[in-house]
Amino acid sequence: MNKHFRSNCPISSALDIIGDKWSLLIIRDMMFPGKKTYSEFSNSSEKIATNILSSRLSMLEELGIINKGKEEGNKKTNIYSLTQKGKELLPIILEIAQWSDNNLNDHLKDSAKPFVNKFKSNKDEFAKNMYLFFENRKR
Amino acid sequence: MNKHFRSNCPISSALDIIGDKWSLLIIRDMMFPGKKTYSEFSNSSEKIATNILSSRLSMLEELGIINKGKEEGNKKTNIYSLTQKGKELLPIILEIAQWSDNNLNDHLKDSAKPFVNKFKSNKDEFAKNMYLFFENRKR
DNA sequence: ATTATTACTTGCGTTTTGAAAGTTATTGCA
DNA sequence: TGCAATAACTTTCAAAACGCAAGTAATAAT
Repeated sequence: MNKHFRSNCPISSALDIIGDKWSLLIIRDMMFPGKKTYSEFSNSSEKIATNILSSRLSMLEELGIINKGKEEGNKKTNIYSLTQKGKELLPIILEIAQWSDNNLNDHLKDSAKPFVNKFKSNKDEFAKNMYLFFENRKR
Repeated sequence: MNKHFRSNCPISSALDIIGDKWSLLIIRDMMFPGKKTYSEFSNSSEKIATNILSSRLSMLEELGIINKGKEEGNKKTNIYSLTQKGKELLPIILEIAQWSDNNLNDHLKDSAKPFVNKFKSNKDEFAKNMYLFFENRKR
């Protein structure tokens, strides 16, 4: 149990990594709108500060949740992508979305509803399809 | 969309509430070992500072995730309990535990493994049984 | 009556966050 | 070829949150 982790509890240890207000939002943006560059993350509707974005991206990379690379022919733009470890955060994010849909209903946008309802109706299949979608998304 | 929330995204809004290193740990302690008093929370293996604990408990109460009450015959000890909204955080916590079990395996304690495996084998039934357990836990 | 317990609150130094501006290296365009 | 725009940061600095230690008030136990 190294210095990152408060205890050897699975829940506590996960929260040591993703237990903040920004990490899962970056991952959400990678999963659903398929964002992959610094400036795309920077333009999220939650307006993350650039220094925080920068530190979160390095942290997530260091922890093996995302990869950082380039596309050939472009030396400027960094391409961030989810590792397997990162992709497996999907069920957590989906359960969070469902909880919000059930419990914070008053102020949420409606456009997420069909999405959440589909997830509710068959969670396993929905997740499986999302994983396929991740694989087939054009780069 | 009031001042608490950065956007009207379900995931972002949930993280505005539970997106920190402590809230879900308090809720974990209420769910699994069935903790219900200030001093019990204070003794968790992650050693939360008393001022943080105090502020999280009021925040969670204000947000309708926990209730604060007394038991008859004891004017000293406050009893905290999960509301329905709070209990429904269970699936999120279970998915977090599963993710850790799959991805942080190296440093976790083994005692959680049978628990996580049981969840993996049939998530819906496992969650349903946990909800029943919450109801029947002696006070 | 005294001590212990419970649930805090306060003070204060440290760390993290957040807004804004600045920097460096490409890249697109005239 | 030169210049503006873009991408990805880094720096600065004030404000907020955190975390440790100590203190307090009410109740309960001895």
